[in-house]
Amino acid sequence: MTDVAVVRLPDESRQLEELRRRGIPRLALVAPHAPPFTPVDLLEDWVRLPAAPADVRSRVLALAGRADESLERRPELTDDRLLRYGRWWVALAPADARLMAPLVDRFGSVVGRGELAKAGWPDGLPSRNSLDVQLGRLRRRLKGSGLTLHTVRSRGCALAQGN
Amino acid sequence: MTDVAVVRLPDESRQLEELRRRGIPRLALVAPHAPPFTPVDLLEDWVRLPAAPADVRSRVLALAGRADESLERRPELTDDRLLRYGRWWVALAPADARLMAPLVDRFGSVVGRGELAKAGWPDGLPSRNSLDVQLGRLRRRLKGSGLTLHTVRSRGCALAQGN
DNA sequence: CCCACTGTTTCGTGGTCGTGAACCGGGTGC
DNA sequence: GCACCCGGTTCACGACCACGAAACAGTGGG
Repeated sequence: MTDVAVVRLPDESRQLEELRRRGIPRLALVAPHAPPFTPVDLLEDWVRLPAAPADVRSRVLALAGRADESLERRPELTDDRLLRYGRWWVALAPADARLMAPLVDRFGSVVGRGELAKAGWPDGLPSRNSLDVQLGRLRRRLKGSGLTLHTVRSRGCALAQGN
Repeated sequence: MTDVAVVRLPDESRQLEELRRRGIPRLALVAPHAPPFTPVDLLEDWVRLPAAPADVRSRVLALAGRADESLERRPELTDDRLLRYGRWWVALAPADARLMAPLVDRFGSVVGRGELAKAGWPDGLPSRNSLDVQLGRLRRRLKGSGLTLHTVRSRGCALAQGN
């Protein structure tokens, strides 16, 4: 089961930022006289101190459960070139859609550059680095989606969840 | 904004059941010595008593926000050419209504230009780009509705929520 | 008669995609 | 330690084309 981070506020707000950036589920323990907390997403919760250990444990478990659910989300690419991921979506350009197809198909694992080239340009790459350029453009499109296109040096690319 | 119900546990667990059944967002105020609470869905939260009013208010607001987000509204097009979306509405011109029909029908996914043309002008397009012009007028009518007519280049259009 | 509706044209703009080049970090051989 | 290269990233440019907006005109209903 996914780990949940616990931070004390307002002391550890730096760490909170970091956890948010990395998409890790987190529980804030808010000091007695600090202002109420406002979660920024569904992977965040808070309790007012002092809190019973059982209460904290309960919230941590709830967060872990939520995180596991959200991990099961998979992107989907329709033949109208709509890429959906949760409630987020974009319309992909034709080239981007062809490239994205095998990546979505094998979501979370590595797709070789050769295979990507084949998918994007069935009759040969037009130029030496057109694949890289196109991958760059694809990456830009995924901004704010919760999806990331990771590169595995000399192996290929992998589409995965994360920012 | 959506209303949030507040119940006291364990006293009012009957009411809690009812609220869950009806899908209303709810905050449980849990008595000091009652066991920790486990939310059953995302429209549920809890706080241990005694709790500061500000804390309760903060959680109620968070729940209301979540409820609004998760609210999935669909537009509706009546026979007398009224397009409704939530509490917003417009009267559409005949041509706009014919165009809008398939878009509303397949809300959130792409409708091909061919299909749109067929819907708007059953016996052939009067001119090369009259479809584009009409789509433009339609867009203008949707201003401020919370609906947007997105174009998927060389595929068609998709009606979706957003501004 | 006026005004909403709709067809038509023209022109602008913004997305798409190939291409060349600069850049950069890590690894390798000397 | 140093130069070098390899794999990858990013930029800017330009051609092409689908689409969008504005402006104008004809028409028909209230």
